[in-house]
Amino acid sequence: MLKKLTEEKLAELLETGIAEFAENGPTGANVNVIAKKAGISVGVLYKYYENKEAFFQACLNRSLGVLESVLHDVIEGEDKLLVRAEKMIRALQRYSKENSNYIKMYNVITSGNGKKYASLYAAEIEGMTAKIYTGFIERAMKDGDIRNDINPRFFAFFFDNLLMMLQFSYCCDYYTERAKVYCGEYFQDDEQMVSELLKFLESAFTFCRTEVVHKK
Amino acid sequence: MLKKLTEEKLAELLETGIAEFAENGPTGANVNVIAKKAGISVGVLYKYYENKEAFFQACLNRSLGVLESVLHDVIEGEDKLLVRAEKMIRALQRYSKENSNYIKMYNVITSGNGKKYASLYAAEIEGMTAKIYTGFIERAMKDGDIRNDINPRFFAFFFDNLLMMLQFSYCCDYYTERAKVYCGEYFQDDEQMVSELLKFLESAFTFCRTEVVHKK
Amino acid sequence: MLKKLTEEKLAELLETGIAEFAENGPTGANVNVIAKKAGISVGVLYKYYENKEAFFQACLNRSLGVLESVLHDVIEGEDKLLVRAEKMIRALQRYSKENSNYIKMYNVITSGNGKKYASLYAAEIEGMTAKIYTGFIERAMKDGDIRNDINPRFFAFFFDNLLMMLQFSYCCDYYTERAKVYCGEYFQDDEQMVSELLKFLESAFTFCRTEVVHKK
Amino acid sequence: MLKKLTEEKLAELLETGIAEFAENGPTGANVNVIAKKAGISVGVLYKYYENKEAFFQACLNRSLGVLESVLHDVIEGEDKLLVRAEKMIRALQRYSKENSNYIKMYNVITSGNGKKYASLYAAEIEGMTAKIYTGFIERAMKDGDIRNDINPRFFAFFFDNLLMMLQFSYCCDYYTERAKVYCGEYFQDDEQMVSELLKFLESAFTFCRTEVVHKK
DNA sequence: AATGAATGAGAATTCATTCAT
DNA sequence: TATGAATGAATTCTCATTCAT
Repeated sequence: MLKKLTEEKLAELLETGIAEFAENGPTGANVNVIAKKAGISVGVLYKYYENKEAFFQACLNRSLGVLESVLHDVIEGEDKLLVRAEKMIRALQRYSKENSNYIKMYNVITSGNGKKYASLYAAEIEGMTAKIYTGFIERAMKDGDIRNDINPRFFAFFFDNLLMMLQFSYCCDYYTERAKVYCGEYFQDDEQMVSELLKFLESAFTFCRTEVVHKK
Repeated sequence: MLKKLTEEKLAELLETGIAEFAENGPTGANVNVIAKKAGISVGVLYKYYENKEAFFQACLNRSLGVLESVLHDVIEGEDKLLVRAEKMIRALQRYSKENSNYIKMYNVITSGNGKKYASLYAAEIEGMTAKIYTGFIERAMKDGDIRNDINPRFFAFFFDNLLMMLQFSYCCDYYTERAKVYCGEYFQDDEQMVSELLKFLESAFTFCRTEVVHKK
Repeated sequence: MLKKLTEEKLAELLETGIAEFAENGPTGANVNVIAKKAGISVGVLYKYYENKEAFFQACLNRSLGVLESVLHDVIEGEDKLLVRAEKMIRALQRYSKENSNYIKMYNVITSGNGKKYASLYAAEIEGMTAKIYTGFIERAMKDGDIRNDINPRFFAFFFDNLLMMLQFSYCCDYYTERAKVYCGEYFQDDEQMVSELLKFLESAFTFCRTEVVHKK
Repeated sequence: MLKKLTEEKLAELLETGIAEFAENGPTGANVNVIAKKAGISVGVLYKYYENKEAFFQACLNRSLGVLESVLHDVIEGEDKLLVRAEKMIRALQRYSKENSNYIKMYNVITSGNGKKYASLYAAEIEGMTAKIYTGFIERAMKDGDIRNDINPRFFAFFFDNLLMMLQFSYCCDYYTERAKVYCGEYFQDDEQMVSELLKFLESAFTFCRTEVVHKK
């Protein structure tokens, strides 16, 4: 047909790529299949991207870009830690339903295939959130909102670990199955997830020894 | 005599397979390379395993078997929740150093590649721990050791999420990089990790509203 | 106006084609690259030439045309054989420095790629020179200028062989290396080449048995 | 069929490769076609040779190896220059009929495709003959067998040029056509070629100025 | 008429699987 | 029974050619 590739076509190619890479991994996905599914020829794909690897990274970047922009919307503002946490959980729930492929792509780089993506992406992707979360916690500590006997970096790490696992649980097949094993049908209940996770987090950040509670 | 050789050789084959699959993923790993590294012929590999997929699953099963046996050692006994948690964290730290490939294999199935392993393994692998953890928590709730306003299944889920992320952080390239981004050099400090994570968990499981603490 | 541009552009296109074909051969050269280097679109190339093959032949024809015109300048006139030979050698030395691509193109058709060009070009290209050289020699024989016990066609053949090899030695990578292996640094010395080759030719065409010389 | 590749099969593969490369050049030849024609799978070809380039060089080396061994047979011995020349011409005539592909391969590297083979092979291939021929001529000069006012390296160069062109004329399509243009039907007459070329060479190597002859 | 992005057949290369020895 | 060379389908990537703009 020889129609010029529109911006949308190019976006569609990336989305198709993301879907295929998310499903089959960087090695398992097939460039010809992606092109065909996207309704273009392999040739154009190779006109825009030097090789499979470069195309994979383009898909990755798109995914991470979207992820980041979503994160930004939530992360901004001056809410208290738990308010923010709640907002993040809800955003993530809303977001995961449709855009699970982006999160799957993120999951792809966290797994197996060599240190390649570890060194390339970890600092870039995690750096910002790590700083922001740590900052939150430090401030909250100063403000007396949360306990002050902790290392904010570690707590930021645990906090993000929980959110990351939640994301994957909503999006990635294995994690979803696993979540169902743990939570059963309740896993579908978004409200319950919010409330339970918030309870967990609130407590975790609160200073109180067990005795105190019992004394009560 | 041949039997004997084969038994050892078979173990070596599986270990080599695990190493290669852990490094390159199910699609990226090369059967011929694995056989050569293991010092056997491809032919014999195909005598024992119908195809690459079957061999991969054998490697997976071996990995998960080892993981499970380690878990068992720690999970048994009648300790209180946090004591048990501490034991688990320490076991996992010890264990991760040498046997990272088993955990990488676990990580492999949690990522991308189709629903295949999700449906095959999730229930099997996670079922036991889910039940045990949930049981722990329910008992602790009854005993008054921890707060009683929570859903034990969700809390077991969060608890395992944190342990799972810790495992991956110790073993898988991307997660390691990420952990360093969050915790910096302190990530290497096993004692600090134990203490901070225990603080996090202890609090999380403890009932106390922020106000209470402040009133104090 | 467009016509004018096209005429220049066309020449540039052919020259670019010649350079690329000379460097990479008919199969190795890339039509898209040629068009880009020539500053035109592939489309226009295909407007003028049915396909790569036709374009290659156009480049070839241009090359051979230039070669022929150079030859004409030298071949004309009524000089004696060796005077003519000297003029030819010098012309060829002068000419080879800048226009090596034309000679490389000539070399391209003499090599490997099928009988295609053999049948197409040999008679056309070589016919004229063969006739002229043979005529020279026949006349010189009649005039008593050179020995008369030879077959003029064979001697014309040997004569042209030597000139052809000299051309290639000045222009084509392999032949140049080879000439250096034989002549060392002296290969660069144009005067020595002229004088030695003329000695060789003069003798070759001269009737004298070895004995005569020795008697002397 | 999965039959082990015999030595002969491997030789056949190389011969097929030589035929295809000789016909289509390094870029034009098709590895899959070569394998099929040789009656093996592409797989084995790539087991034995890293890539097309390596396989091409193997074909080249085989060709040059054969060429060299033929040369050796003739070059040895203590004959006088022209006796040796005659032997060489005859060997070359005999040899060219069947083994034209080896010479075509030689021709392939002398043409077009970049300096790659020029730098790789020229010194190696031409070095030996250059030294031997030059040595011959120097000795003949000392012995008073040939004129002593020449540069032996240049004369060795011209001598080899003539032999090389003869080879190509017997084997390579274009050169054959060209030879026919020059010599007509007589080109087929091996005896005449020997006698005319020897006359040419004998004279060329003999000292006698034109005047001498005329004085007569 | 000119452009150059798009096309897709075709070529190089890999690797899961087979089977003669 | 074990071997590992051989197989060839499948995959990545190229580039001559087309045709919408």
